[in-house]
Amino acid sequence: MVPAEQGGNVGKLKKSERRAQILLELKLRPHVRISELARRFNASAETLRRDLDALAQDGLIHRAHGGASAPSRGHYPSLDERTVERTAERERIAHLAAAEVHDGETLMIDSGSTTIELAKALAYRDVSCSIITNSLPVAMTLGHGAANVMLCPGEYQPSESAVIGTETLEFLRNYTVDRCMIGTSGFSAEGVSETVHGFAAIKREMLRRAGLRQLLVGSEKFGQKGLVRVAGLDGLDTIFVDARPQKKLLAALDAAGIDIRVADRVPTRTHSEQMKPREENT
Amino acid sequence: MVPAEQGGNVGKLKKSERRAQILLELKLRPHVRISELARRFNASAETLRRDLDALAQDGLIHRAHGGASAPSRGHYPSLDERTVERTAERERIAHLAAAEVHDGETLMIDSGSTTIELAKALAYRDVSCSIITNSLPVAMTLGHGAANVMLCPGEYQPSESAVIGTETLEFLRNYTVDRCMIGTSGFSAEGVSETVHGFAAIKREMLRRAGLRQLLVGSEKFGQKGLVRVAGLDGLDTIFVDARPQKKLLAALDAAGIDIRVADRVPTRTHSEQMKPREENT
DNA sequence: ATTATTTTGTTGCTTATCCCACAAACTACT
DNA sequence: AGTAGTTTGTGGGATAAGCAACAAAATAAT
Repeated sequence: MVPAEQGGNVGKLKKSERRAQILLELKLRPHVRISELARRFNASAETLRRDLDALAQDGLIHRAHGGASAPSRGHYPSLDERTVERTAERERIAHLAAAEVHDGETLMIDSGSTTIELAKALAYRDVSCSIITNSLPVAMTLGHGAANVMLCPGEYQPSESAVIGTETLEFLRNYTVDRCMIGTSGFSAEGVSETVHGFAAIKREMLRRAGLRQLLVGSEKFGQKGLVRVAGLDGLDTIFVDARPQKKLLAALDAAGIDIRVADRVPTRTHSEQMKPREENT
Repeated sequence: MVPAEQGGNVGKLKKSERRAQILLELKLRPHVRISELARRFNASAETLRRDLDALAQDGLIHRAHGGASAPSRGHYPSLDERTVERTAERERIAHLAAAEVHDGETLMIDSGSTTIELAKALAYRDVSCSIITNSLPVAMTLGHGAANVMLCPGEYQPSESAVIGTETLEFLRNYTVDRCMIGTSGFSAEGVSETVHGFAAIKREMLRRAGLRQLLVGSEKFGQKGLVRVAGLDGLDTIFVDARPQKKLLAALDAAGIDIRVADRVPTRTHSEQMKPREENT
């Protein structure tokens, strides 16, 4: 390639130097864009794209369309891919559940994408309650408002940005709350289940320490069975869902006397339905 | 109108509600993209574009191509304005201190902007040690690597994204570690001091539980005296600084037999060297 | 109810980014 | 050297984002 010399700029930087500079830049600025970096380093956009992808792989930056931004706090995993798709459902569930909470209550909230949405909904309402959680995102979301947040101790689990372990369980045993609101990865007629053992134990303990035992669960989890059993249906008081369960599960829920709260999709929209040519879902 | 609209209805949000949620989202995630927001709010991309532009106008977010990111490093807004300025110094101090830590060690790290830098430096080195901290950013930064992170319980303090309180202190008393590394807001010949009472108590307890008691402090803190006394100079073993203290403070440090480690400005390239091992596998 | 104002959605078009595969250039190693 | 492996650049088609102006609702005001 022609070593094009441009006004005072570097001819060619090695890969590592480029990437170090990118990281440095992101310490000062919240966001850089690819086109800008390509010009600065006198390299092609593809090269910079590869740089950003590599850095994002290592979790050093957060990739975005057209550029990248600093991972702000240690990255919030957002375990997504599909999480983005299901956000609308989770949001509806979360809002419905958040509406139940009154000022002055004490509650426990566990970790997971659904409960993070719950935390956002509560933060938005700015409810003045006391919350015990093992989820760092939940604590951070609620901590800025009127709520009083108590974080559990424990071993940090990056996959969910939460803490787990014996310290967590032991800590929870010191408290009793009005209500607990938890999520789950599996929900069937047999009850609540989890794929990760550590999280199952937390949920179980929270259920034990709470007066009202409430579950937030998306309909995509119906029928799913995780590795570890958390609780049977008789261990629950309320479930918040985005769609009514099918008959078999529904029958089991009724038999257990569980209050089913469905977050409806369209409460006051008669016209919007017909004008949704592109985005039919949500 | 729309009084009881709160619960479970995400059908249509008003402008202000949308924008509040966007800000909330950016507390957790470094970057949001327009297409994603449009889907979530069931609104057109244009609307969201207008939202982001408006928020950016107010300086509440940082606009980017295709989305927006949180402004500055601000999500740990905390600390203060000067945090951005002093980043380079803190980074040097942090790298110097991080180089001291070996695999298998146990250490306590407290909260603050300097110790977050320390956590980043340790994360780069990927040291395999056990860490106890009350800082959420520190936990999240180190949690993804080889380190084993134990988070303290306590009341969440949004100003520093850390936990404090009696639960924290009580928890710390159960542990003994090889080394503790803490920051401070004030450092003078009389010792270490803090402006916030809760944080002072944490630091004091950590110093008590550690074999090696090490302080990371920028030269801008020299001579500063906070409200609450944390420890005298005789309570410290090592200080990591970015510049040699003046004679009066220096004399006091010598008298106390404190090891002074100065992070020189010149030996840069630390950044590129730190990243080298990481890029082998790209 | 009827305006006025604000807010949102849509259309058409331009531009930028993405992604993939392959070729060119560079580096390291025997 | 020469070769193998890496790193970078280029091209083209697909996709997403930007922009501007106007139309359609929704909201507020009279």
